[in-house]
Amino acid sequence: MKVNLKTLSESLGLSQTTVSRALNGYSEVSERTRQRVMEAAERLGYQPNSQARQLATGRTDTIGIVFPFSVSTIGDIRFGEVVSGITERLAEHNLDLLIHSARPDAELETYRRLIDSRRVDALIVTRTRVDDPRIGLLQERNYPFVAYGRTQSRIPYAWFDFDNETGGRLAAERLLALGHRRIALVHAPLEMNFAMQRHAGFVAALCAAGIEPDPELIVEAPADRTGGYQAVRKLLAMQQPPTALLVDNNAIGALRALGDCGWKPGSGLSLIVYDSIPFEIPLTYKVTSVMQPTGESTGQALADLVVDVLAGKPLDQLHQLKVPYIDPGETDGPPIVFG
Amino acid sequence: MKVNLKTLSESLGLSQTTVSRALNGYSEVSERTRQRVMEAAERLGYQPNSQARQLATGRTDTIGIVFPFSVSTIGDIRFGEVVSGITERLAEHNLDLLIHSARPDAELETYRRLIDSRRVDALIVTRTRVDDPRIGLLQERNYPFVAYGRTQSRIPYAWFDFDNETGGRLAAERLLALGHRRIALVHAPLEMNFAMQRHAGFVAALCAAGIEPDPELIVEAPADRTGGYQAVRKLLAMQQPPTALLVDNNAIGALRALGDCGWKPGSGLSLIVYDSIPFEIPLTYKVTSVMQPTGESTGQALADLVVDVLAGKPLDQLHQLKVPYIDPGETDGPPIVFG
DNA sequence: ATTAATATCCAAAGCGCTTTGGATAGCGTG
DNA sequence: CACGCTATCCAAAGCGCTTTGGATATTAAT
Repeated sequence: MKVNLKTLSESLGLSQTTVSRALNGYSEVSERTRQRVMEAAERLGYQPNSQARQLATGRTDTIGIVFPFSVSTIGDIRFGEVVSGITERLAEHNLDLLIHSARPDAELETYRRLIDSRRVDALIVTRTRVDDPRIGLLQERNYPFVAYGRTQSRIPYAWFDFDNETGGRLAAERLLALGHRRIALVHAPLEMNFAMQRHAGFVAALCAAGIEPDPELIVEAPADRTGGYQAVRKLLAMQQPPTALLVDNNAIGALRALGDCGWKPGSGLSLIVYDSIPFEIPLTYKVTSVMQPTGESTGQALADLVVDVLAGKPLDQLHQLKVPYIDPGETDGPPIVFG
Repeated sequence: MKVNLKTLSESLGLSQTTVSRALNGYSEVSERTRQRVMEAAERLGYQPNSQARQLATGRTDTIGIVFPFSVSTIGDIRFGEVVSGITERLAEHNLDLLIHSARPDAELETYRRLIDSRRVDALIVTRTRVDDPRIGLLQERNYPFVAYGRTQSRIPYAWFDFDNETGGRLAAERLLALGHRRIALVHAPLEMNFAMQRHAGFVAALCAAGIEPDPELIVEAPADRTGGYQAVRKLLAMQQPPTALLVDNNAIGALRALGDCGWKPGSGLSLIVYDSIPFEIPLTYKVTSVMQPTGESTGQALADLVVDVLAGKPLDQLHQLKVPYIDPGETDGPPIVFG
């Protein structure tokens, strides 16, 4: 019942070589024969066995991505969009996406296995850390990959990233220009690349303005659901709370905390958040935010980079740095001076 | 440099057969030899080529899921969680998830290709429709699959679904018990299974109460971002608006529309929505909703079903029907009588 | 007409694994 | 000592495709 290359070629009275070539568009086959072959393949519903082809060619036409257990979606309401963007763009190149799940404590070993088993042609590395051993592993094995976020590495590699340092700086400069001096920062753990970069930009802007960053006002929020919420509650409970606040992550938890404390735009505390507020979240006011294109376009960019890497383009040219900008809203203004 | 079964067995002075058996835990190899083999494999970093193994065994250890282009995330803020749940649970069985993207207009052809190319061992079919040709195709080809949502089919198959009919009925009954007579329903297109079922339950409850469902009050909202919003606006703009409203989908758009019209809980219109409001959405009141376990637990249930299907369990026993219940909030109450 | 080039096709050798169908050796039984 | 059993191992045959290295027929060049 099932038709493979052998039965197909026999039914045509041709060799497997010729049929294979005809179907794969080689030139060493006459046009007439090719038509016959194509027609027969269509009629019999022939579909090459991909395992056999993969074994013969060494390609899998599959790109891999590793999701760590359980942390995959947290704090990342839009990660689904990124995946969606990746798959769509990959599909244009007849590539699939393989999702591999890893226990967070065995992440590196998982990468090693995935590489050695040859299940995928390339990998997309997400959630890069400042010093990321996965990058080193992949480079050492000479394995094609694209990083979603830069890390420290002398050897060039393909990456997509946001200019988080500029983002942190822009937000701080805006608040400084409004007259704020006590500016707080709620940031994700600094082992995360983006958090470190935003933090650096924020601190740099303060220093450039001659302000010594107050450690009390720079708080780390765990990358879980309540992290942002609790960090903001803590800041608001201070004896001398900040007059302005930059939230580099988990804006939703922060907004909720502010709301629970009766905060409203213009009521004293200026707020800038990183990333746009997802459409799904109804707010009666517009939040001033550090904007960067995220979601599906990010996924598409990643997919494009993967395709370029596989095409053998020079790695030191495969960089995409998206520069954020401030999208003004109603949540920031000059500090309110009491007395 | 790269070590395969041949080099490994040669370095051990054993046949490929024996090495293969030792590694795969067969009994026909002495314990001493097995130890030697395992040790050498570990030391040399041997990792079987998965393509070769797949070709030889006919298994791929991969489960497939098809994402239609662009519609994938719309109206489904939680779909990422489902995928996350699937991959995690599959990983426990050493299975991966392959995401394949399809143009919506060529969905069936995409399934056919995916089946015939043998890329995956089984498929998870999502967004089932009332009469879904994909189910028929898979059954015809005798291909293992699990449906996320039931459809019409005489032949048994594995599925996971919510009891949407009960959900629609429960919501309507609650509103009826509160004294409402003009109850509106905003529903997704009825070709979607869940929409049809919720609709049926809703209508049945009304009829049972002796109320003729008013076609004016039953409006279809397209499954896009603004569908729910516009449907609710339309209802609120009626000369004689409903006193109660059930939203079967896209609660967020509906809430936004209500908010834009100055609606507040207790202000005259009762509201029940389907599904819980995502944690990320800050609301100052609790919405009465038809609850059902969604997100990661759904993904895990789907993965479990896949594993059972592959294990050959009888399909007519592989059903999971989750019954929803009403989670009371502050958004419904008796109708307000004027005059 | 002869030779060289070209077009067209094919047999067979992999790709790296699993698995079938023996082969060999050790061992207790009668 | 012959026999049957079990334990242990191996050679070789696939799995279904691509690709190498010819072979043969056809056409162009001399």
